[in-house]
Amino acid sequence: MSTWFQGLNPEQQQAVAHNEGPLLILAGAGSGKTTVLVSRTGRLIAEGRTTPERVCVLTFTNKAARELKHRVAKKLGEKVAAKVWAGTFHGFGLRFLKEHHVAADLPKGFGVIDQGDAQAVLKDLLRDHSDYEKARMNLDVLMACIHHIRTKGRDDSFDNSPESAASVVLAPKYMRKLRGLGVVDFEELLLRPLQMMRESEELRQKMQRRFDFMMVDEFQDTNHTQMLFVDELSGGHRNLAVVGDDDQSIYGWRGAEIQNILGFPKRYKDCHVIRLERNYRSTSSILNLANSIIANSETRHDKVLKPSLNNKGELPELFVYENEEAEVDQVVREVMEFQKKGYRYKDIAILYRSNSQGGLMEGGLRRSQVPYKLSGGTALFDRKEAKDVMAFIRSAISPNEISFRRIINLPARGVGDKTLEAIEGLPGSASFFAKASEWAKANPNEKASEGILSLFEFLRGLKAQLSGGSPSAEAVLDHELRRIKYREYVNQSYRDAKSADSRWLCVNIIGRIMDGMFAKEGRSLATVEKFIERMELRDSLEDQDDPDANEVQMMTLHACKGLEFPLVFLLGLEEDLLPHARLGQNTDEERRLFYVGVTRAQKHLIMTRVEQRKRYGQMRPVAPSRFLLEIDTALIKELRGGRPFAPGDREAMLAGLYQKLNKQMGQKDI
DNA sequence: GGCAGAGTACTTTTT
DNA sequence: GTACTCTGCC
Repeated sequence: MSTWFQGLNPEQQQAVAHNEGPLLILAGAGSGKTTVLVSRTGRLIAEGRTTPERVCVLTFTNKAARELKHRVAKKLGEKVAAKVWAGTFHGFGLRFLKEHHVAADLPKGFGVIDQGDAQAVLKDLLRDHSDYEKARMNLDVLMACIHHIRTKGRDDSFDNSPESAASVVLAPKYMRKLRGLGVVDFEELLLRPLQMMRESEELRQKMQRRFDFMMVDEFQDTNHTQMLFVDELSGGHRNLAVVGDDDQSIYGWRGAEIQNILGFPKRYKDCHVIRLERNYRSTSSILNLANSIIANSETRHDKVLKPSLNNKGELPELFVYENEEAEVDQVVREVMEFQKKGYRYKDIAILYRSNSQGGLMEGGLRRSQVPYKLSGGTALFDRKEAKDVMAFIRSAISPNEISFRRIINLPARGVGDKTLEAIEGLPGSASFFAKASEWAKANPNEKASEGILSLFEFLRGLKAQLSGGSPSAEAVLDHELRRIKYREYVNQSYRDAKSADSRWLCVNIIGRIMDGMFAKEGRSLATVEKFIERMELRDSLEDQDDPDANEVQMMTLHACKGLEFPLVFLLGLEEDLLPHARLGQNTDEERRLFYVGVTRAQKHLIMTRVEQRKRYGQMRPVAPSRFLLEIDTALIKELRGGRPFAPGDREAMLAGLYQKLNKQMGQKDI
């Protein structure tokens, strides 16, 4: 038996051994799916069934793609691994469009805009329709309707909502607008290639011949377009292996269609189905609870997690507290107790449904000086300062209208609405950037002209210094942006110097990321271009968490997917929180969220709920989560008001408290 | 361009 | 009850 099968169970071996034809791998939580993906990739190459560049593995996150490449590299070497196409769906789409930008009718250095920019474009469009503007539509809903039209057309899911109606009119306008701006949004990154493959038989065949084997990770999270995209790419050979777990589908609200994985055997009738049910992560007590939770899910592929560790472990605990303050205090206390018992802080995760819960918890940990890391909140890319800096860099290297408009008057250089209108009004089909230059030269006496010309000069200098000079990119950005008084602008935007400083840090971080790329790939214009590309796909390259940091991990249930921790706290198991009050009828997805949280725990799971929680400024009684009522009560141990003190502990604690009080009193007296 | 007051949302956020 | 965004006015 070859090395690729070593240490694998029979089902994993089957999956790794699979050659031609469609394959569905139902990989339960902690069942070693990445190992299977890596080994199958390695085996196909090592056995000479294909060459590395003819294998394509699609993932959802940049991190997952990196991890996969890293593990393939360990087995086959860096050189071979680098040739495998492992990347995100969007990364694939971007590369496709770059290669075919002429056929795609896009400018050579077209940009990719994120959700925020896309929404701004839409909002701008809305201004031309005063009747729509008045209707006070929800932009998220409107954008979702537009996506729906772009991907599936107008179907019976359309109702009488103002958003539905408006989207019919706005969808074509929105797409035309993006074309005019010389950018694509994330959706278009996949839609346009799909359209192109469908319209050109030549292109389709070319793409279908490009790979011998395709694999898709986290298949339960694919959306409609991604399914069609994969269909199209693997249409020639049908060597398509998808890996996923329908029980961990938690992104339905973002367009993920669980039907893609549920219906895969129907879509690919001859597909081979392999279930990876052996769990290598958790104790059997935790798995029993997990199985009991998910068994209540309506639509799913039947499977159970079977324990492999010969360890029953302790029964998961459920603490019931009076209110959220008690919850915070007691969880902090538990964390410290477990730390004393030998858990490191980084072995402990605190999970919750919504970010606000994390904020609450954060206060408690800080008061007790427990080191922690809070993930989530606003990403670097969504910070205004980060977007500004990226707009400066893009405008210096290959400007598009969105990036240039963002900075044309930043910081203020006298370019107001009037000037912008004048620039727009210039005849011809030149880009906005070119027109701005034209206008500035034609109106030398205007104050705005001076501003625009100095901006051009700044951008030219920035381009030269970033792609060539010797000072680090961090130093160049810092210095140059101070020179044009962007630093002053940031200072003025915030009340205190401290928050301005922390915002300025975004500027420096971006510089550091660029320097990191220079170190790896050499300093050149091409590297700067690649840097922009990566940043636009939100690949910061710096999300590899510091493995040495000994900090309690705090994150939402969505963010914890794919991770594991010896000790997990799962907070707020209450109606209206989990399941969340604002869920539609999709209880199943909320239940899966609960399931995802539970299956993160390796050794010990502690759940909490409270009887009163503050909502909208009022203390309100809250009911236990319906999911707690569904499960067999014998699977958990319920404790009211926190863990009872062990003998002797109470005395020790009281003594400590008195000591502290005495000390404080003493200080006051002096 | 900057400020103040009104209005509104208080779920999650792989790209 | 609060924090953030938008609008309108100076």
